[in-house]
Amino acid sequence: MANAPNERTGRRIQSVEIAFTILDAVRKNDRPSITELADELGHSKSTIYSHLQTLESEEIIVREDDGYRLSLQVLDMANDVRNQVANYDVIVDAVDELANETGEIAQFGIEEHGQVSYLYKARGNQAVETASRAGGKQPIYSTSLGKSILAFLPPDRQEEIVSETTFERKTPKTITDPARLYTELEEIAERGYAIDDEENIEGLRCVATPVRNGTSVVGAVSVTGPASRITDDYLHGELAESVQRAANVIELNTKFS
Amino acid sequence: MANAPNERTGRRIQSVEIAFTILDAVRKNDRPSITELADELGHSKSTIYSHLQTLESEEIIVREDDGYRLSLQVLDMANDVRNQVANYDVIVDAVDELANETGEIAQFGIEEHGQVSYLYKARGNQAVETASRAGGKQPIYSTSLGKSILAFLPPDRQEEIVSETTFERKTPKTITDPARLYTELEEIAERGYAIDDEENIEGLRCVATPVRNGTSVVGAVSVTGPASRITDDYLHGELAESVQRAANVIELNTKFS
DNA sequence: AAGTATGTTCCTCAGAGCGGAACTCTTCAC
DNA sequence: GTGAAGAGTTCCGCTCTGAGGAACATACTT
Repeated sequence: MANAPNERTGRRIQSVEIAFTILDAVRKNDRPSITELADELGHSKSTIYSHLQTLESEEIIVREDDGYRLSLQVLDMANDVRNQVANYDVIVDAVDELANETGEIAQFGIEEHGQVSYLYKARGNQAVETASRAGGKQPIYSTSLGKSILAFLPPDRQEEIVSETTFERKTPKTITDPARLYTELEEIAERGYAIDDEENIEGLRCVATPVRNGTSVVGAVSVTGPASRITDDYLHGELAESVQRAANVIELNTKFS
Repeated sequence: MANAPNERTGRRIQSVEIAFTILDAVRKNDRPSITELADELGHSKSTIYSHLQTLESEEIIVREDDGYRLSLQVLDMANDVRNQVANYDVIVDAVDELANETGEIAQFGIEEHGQVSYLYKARGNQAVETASRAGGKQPIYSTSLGKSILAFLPPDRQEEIVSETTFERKTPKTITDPARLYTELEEIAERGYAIDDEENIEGLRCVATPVRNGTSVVGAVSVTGPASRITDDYLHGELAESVQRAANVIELNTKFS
């Protein structure tokens, strides 16, 4: 809708693309019917029909009286994902602990397709409400998680991501200039942690540190709180330390393959 | 592997089936490579290649240095599923409460493709360990959840499911005879709750009641515990009541569309 | 420097998959 | 109770997609 991602090389398989378009529509519309989907997606009823049949026989969707919906197999897949990405239990423990310790929101995220995806989110007892949730995505350049990951990625990958990114201003403070981003990434690499000073959401500041496996970055941990509580001193002092400690705990407790 | 499900009517779309076969392999193998997948699935490298390209551009899988894995978008889908199926928050609250109250495992499940799928599981403070988890599936005839749902399904749907089911003996007490199942379903319909007396896993007994929306069944709640603690009196008395209370809470707090 | 593994591209032909239209079956209006 | 409207399902034919083989590129091994 907003971005035209990688056109890349290699052939796309049309029917598979159609299938996922349908899946997406089933996700977003509430129990759509065949005709509904055919209209919305601009395909013939017969096309949609065979696709739905296929998806149902794959047990990825379920047909009910009032329309199609996703099946719980997706939850099963979600379990697998959590453990493929990282040692999920270790991350949950560390992030929970960080949230309790600070009272704020603590999160773990990784880079995917040039964006940050959240793997886990925990809320401390005075945490503000935010829309982010596990599985959600945010720009890499406007979040502390994103920048901290980016800063420690190999240069070629770093450039690849930046070059494929279209910068959108999310707040007055959002970085929208690649050059500006690169200089900040250098700072981050030196300092060891990244901050987000109301660059993604107004009123919110974050600190994040990368979680590494040897030299490569696997993800990052962050704390998010209201600008009113997160003063400069606190952010660069105690909070940065807490976040780094959490990242260390994850690194140590994770047995990377 | 064990069962040949519905051959049904309607055309299947081959390339979509291949795509999901690949997805499945990506789930189960640890970061497989293209060649690995080509060998395992018996397709040419070029076929696998274009499929992986497609799946990656759909952002459903991610390519990393050491192979492909599922993307966190799956977690996002999981969020959608939870709320499509039912009012997830209401269920979580009620099931947690039930687990605390009894100290055992409490679960909520629904029927999908003739089986029981778990939507949510909570563990009380003396709960035994079981392999079941959200997204997992179990036979409908050997679980209290399954039987309680089945008992309240419309007769035609009930028969459809039973006729498509192949009964496998899971313990000495498992029901493997349709006739036997039907008579038990009648009992359940009268009594209002179903039990599983070590029919699915030896040493475990369960009680379950359906959760209904008007006349139609949306799912069921259950409690599972070791046979040693779950005596006949307790099971048919206090425990059955607790489970029914939980089901009621869910029914009342859920605003069905 | 040759050898082995991978990922990538090219090409071709069979047949898969899309759309259109016909056919059921149910639901509603009156 | 009858007709119309809408849903889902089936059928069919033509086009062009997608599967596979093989050649090419690239990265590691030894």
